[in-house]
Amino acid sequence: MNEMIDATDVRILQILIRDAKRSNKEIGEEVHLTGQAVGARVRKLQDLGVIEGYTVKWNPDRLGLGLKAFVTVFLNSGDKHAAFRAFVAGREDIVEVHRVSGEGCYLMRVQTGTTEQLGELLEALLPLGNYRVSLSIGVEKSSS
Amino acid sequence: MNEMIDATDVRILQILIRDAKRSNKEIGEEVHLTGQAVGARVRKLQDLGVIEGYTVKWNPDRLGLGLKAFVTVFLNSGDKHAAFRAFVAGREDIVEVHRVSGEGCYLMRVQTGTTEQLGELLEALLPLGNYRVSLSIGVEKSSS
DNA sequence: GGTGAAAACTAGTCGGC
DNA sequence: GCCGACTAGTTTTCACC
Repeated sequence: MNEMIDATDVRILQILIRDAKRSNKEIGEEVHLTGQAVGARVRKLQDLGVIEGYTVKWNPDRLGLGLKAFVTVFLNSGDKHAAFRAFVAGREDIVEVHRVSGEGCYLMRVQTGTTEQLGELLEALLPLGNYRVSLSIGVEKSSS
Repeated sequence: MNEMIDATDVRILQILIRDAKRSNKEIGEEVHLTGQAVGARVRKLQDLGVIEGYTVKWNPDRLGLGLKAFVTVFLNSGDKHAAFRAFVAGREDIVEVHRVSGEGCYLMRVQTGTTEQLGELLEALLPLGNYRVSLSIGVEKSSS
């Protein structure tokens, strides 16, 4: 059950990352396999935890969520970590949170509709610590 | 052809973000519609550009790409932007690049296998400008 | 581990409401 | 704008190599 991942598996994964709607048969033609062989490998990748799930790439701008920002968080004290995690779990506008070493304690990716909403988020964050905001004014590259 | 997006469309989108492999029929049961009505709405969302494509969520750790970092880039001079864009376009380990206001010129999300590879990336970046690295040591939240 | 053929399910298209 | 029936394509499961 502990199988290795060969180059073909990686190729299949890369194809699926680019477009998960491709059929197994179509992928099979590209990697010189039949559709059901590709299906078996995809299932293996899922069982191994390499593939965690399937999602859609969506455009936040078209839904009035055009504001993207990176917020570096500096917590006031060490006992604020639990409160911070509860805070981010309850907010839909916080898309991604990383515990980081370097600048600050956490770095989170935020997605809101207006600057007012971003301001409200930052204000709610203040009791926990300080922050530094980098507002995205253009995406050069995204999820290669 | 210029249609509005109602609450049902958003619900369908949220379901697809969580799991794009759900069938239209299954989604229809959740939003009280038939499968083909869901399919029509999904097609509408694609035509409107809200849904840009389908991808897989994959686990970099399982492929020996466990190092995640955020690099804030401070370009040396204004004429380095073109060179920087060419630089990031050619590197697979740079996953995401944002033009930002605030700290630095660009903020990019990097994904490498080892610290040596990260060091090599940063060294290659040096001719273009300075940088500040925040190494991710744990993901609290990811792509809600 | 991969291939081949049959079964179950799915999405897309048609007319009708 | 949505529903029901039909068709085409897909994934899945089986035995076999």
